[in-house]
Amino acid sequence: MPELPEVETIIRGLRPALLGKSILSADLRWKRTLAAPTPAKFIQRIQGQQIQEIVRRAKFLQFKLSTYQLIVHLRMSGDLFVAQGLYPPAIHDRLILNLKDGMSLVFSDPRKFGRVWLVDDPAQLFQNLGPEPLASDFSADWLYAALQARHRQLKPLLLDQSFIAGLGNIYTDEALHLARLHPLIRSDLVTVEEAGRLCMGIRHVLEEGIRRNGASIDWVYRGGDFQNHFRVYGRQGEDCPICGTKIERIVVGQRGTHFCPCCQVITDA
DNA sequence: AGCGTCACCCGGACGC
DNA sequence: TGCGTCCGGGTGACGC
Repeated sequence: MPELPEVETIIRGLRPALLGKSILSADLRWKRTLAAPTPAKFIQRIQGQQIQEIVRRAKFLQFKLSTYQLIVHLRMSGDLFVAQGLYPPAIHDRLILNLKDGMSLVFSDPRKFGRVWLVDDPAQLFQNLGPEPLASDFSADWLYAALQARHRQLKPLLLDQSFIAGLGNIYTDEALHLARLHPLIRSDLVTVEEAGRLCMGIRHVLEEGIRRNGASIDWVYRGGDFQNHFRVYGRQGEDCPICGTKIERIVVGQRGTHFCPCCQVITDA
């Protein structure tokens, strides 16, 4: 499941192959993948658009074209790759953009959760996103104040994209373990010192994920190896790398949550 | 406001 | 082997 580091890694790979390339035609193979506009308008508008820049906002990929912007969210199982030469569509391909010079940009998505938009301006799509955890305005001071202003369980709050934009299930569990914070602690009970640890933990796991080219789990993204360095995610029953206590798995807000019951103690509730 | 639940999906794991 | 069932997970909608 592509989270922030995986999206960053995918963009890094796409950029050198795609910048400056023109889009000749689009093959929309699963209609619901396209969130906006209508298929007819999409096909017509994307023709002739040149890819000028590719950036990331939260977990969205943002392709800046001549006139429009192509926005892609990979959700659970989406993948985006470039194929050279004649490309035979595969079973899970949802959208294929045929480029100049015989290249194709393929959006593949077995579970059909991923979405694509072609818009004039993505501001509306991005309007509810919180700060980027790797940006300079994401500081311990900001985080402490933001946690104080809410009265929610820590983990669901961190997963809320309007609170911080880009954290997913894996990196949240990893960051909480690094910060030695229980996933169910109430956000307004987190101390200044703990908020500082959490800020560092979030940055650290994201940067480590990016450095390792993301994680390849659930067969989706290929190439990274961060999955071999998880401290708690998916390791229930195994020893905590810090204290040796068995990692536990609970369900929080419908999501598998992994933590060390010794390092991450809940003092208040 | 915050929480719980469901819907969207389907490959893979698991049980029989 | 093969079939049926359940799970997981990001996000948005909805109800309490």
